[in-house]
Amino acid sequence: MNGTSYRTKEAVLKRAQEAIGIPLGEIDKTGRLRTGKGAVGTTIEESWYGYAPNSESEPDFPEAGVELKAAAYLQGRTGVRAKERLVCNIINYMEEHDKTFETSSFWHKCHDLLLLFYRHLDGVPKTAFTIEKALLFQFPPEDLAVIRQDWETIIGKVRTGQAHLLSEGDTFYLAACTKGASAKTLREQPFSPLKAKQRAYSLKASYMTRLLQTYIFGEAQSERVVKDWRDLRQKRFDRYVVEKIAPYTGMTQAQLQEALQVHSTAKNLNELLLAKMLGVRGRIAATEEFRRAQIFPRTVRVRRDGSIRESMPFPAFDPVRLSQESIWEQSVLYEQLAPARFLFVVFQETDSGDYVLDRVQFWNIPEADLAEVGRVWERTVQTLKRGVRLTPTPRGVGNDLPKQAESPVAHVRPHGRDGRDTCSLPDGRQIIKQSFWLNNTYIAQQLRQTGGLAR
DNA sequence: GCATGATCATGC
DNA sequence: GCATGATCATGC
Repeated sequence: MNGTSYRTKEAVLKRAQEAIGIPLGEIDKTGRLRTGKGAVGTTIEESWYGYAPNSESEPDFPEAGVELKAAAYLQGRTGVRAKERLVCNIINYMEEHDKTFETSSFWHKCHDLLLLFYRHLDGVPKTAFTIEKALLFQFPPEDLAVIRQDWETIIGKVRTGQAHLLSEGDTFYLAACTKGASAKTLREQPFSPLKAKQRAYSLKASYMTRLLQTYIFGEAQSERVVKDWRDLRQKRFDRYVVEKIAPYTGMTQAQLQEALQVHSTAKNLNELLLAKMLGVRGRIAATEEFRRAQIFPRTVRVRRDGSIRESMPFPAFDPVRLSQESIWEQSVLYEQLAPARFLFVVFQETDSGDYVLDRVQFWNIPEADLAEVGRVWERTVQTLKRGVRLTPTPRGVGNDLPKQAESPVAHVRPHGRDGRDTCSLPDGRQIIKQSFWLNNTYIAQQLRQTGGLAR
């Protein structure tokens, strides 16, 4: 029996609203809350709505056509954000490949969501949490257009026997995230003998953050890159961006400034130029699509020989927190990298030594390379736990955190403002703030392999 | 010439 | 004041 007393969306929502403010410990009648992940949603289904939890293909309330999801959010100094991605149903590669978006298991189950938001507080038991907001949610058409394209991207990989190459960053809002007892849970796929990681449809945490900020906390929406979403019926979002930039390829930075009437000496000049090319008034990274999809614009200067001078940094990490991480898939770095997409704005050096706009290119880290970053993360955690060896050198203070030579993909390097921009190591000593970086050689290789797509 | 350590400029 | 993205400087 699946929530049969609740036959309409309104009835389902009304019951949810009655739960607002009641500690989850009081709602829980079966001790379900003590179980692991997903316990909050299951507790409410079981003890509040009075039906057996199911992981079937139907929505939780079949007659009302609503799927119930509980989701945690965090409230920090910088505002509200989703604690994690919203995980939907597992992708059955064997069955999903011959469906359309309309007949897909995702759409069948999740076209209408009842989102129950609770605030997560570190160190507070779940029994003390309360549901604070209930929202009946349907995807707005401008988002649904992108989600439909995302679904096609995911299923396209299954159809070409590449389910084992799926990764969370392949798509914009709807992603295929790993799901299983461990990340090593594998499933069959229809067009390849290789087993693929078990994955589930999910809405990226970045998407959930904007959903919260917009529909729960009433923040204004940001500027959109795509002004008329109907353009996305025929054209993928990434293609839309690439085509907007195409007329400007071959121009130097100075020529672009002239053509676009951007008179600025700002260090983020290239981002300003990119915004003008896309017809965006503010910053690219601040647009609704870029925020929802966790897209980072990055300028890359490629030298004549195809090499790239600079590696690409991530935000500085907190060594104490990092040393306490234990599961790669739950680490801060994984959350920053796995779902992310990058928009590389590639400037190519010409024979005369000028740099001209060559192309823009979306990129996300392939699954195998993400695993390699995981190994660098692992070595970093181990080194921090053991105690970093600091050695004075003629050029500053050396350390034994993972170096570029140790991995083809990533390394650890200082990332401070100056010699006084330090942080504490687990043992209390101070060190210049450090970051993970993607190797310049790795970025160059990725651009060579995937380049030309956007031309 | 590159890897490594260091630092700059801007915006929030 | 600091995070962020971008870039510099030089010993090997």
